[in-house]
Amino acid sequence: MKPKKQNPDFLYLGKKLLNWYRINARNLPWRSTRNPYKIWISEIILQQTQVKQGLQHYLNFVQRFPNVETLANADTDEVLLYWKGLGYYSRALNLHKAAQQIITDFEGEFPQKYEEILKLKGVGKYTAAAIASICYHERKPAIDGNFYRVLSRLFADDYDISQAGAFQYFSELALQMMPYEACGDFNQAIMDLGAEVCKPKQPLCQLCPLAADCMAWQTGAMAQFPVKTKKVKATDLALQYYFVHFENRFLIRQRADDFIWKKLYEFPDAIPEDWLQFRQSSIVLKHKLTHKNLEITIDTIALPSEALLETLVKQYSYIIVDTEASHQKSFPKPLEAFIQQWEQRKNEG
DNA sequence: AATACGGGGAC
DNA sequence: GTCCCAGTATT
Repeated sequence: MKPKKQNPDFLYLGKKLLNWYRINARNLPWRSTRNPYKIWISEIILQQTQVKQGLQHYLNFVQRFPNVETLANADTDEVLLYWKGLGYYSRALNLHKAAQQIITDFEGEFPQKYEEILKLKGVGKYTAAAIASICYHERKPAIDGNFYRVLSRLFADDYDISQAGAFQYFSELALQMMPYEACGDFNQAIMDLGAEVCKPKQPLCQLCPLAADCMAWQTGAMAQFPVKTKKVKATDLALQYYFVHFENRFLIRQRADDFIWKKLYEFPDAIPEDWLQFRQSSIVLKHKLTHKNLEITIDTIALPSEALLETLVKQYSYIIVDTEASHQKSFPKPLEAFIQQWEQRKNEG
């Protein structure tokens, strides 16, 4: 059931949560600033990514790209290098584009209203609300997985969060609770509560400031919320690569931006047939992505001369790198691991 | 409305 | 193995 007008009891819940946050807020680097650029970077990094995983990437990223201008002027490859290992690489590409968008469309000044922030590449309703509320005190609930979980449990609400209307539904619910001041803190309070107390599994209800008000807690039904019916299944995908090297130099190429591992580097998938005589070894790697089970075959080709390496560069527009230069490129996780092992074996003899 | 898009962590 | 994470873009 959807609350139709402002409910004072709901507002009281919001204040209670805010008071809890004043004491229990996590000490995170992006909490000590209202610089919209840094808040933006943190929000993009933390999309579908836990704080523990994204924290070091955030620190490295804002140190190398401290403001919109440095990011806008950077090479895409370097932006991707700082994103290496984070996943969902379109986030990095969109971040780069959006920085240039701010230069060209917003005169270099970070947009200050929800509707304007929403125009940035890679910024959706959640992120725009987070930035607008934290940096500019706009009263917009930042509806994410934490909101769905906390609110559905608090009201024992079985609205299916995988339905299209869930965002709007929980936005209206959140607006009932959201204080008229400190909107950004309220959004962050829900995030902290969801991350540290109202966790997906084994929530710590005895620590929760809203336990006395929580309808799920009253019946011990925390595990039943939120309701999510959508199911995802992984599909199989086979990839075939040739690791072609002469001594410590090898061939790579850059992927397209319309499939997995957008704009990351990989090995060749085609070589002249007569090079197969130089095959040293062949290995199969199993690698699981969220929606794909990968089977990666890598044939190692040890060329007898440097000249042969050069011929393929012209023929296929591959790139030659040595081990040191390869560290300046962003590779998918399994290929990164392969290169590391190869390096290690080479150094051992 | 449905699907694609990574990698890590908890259980 | 399963599920989730400070979601967005595309179709």
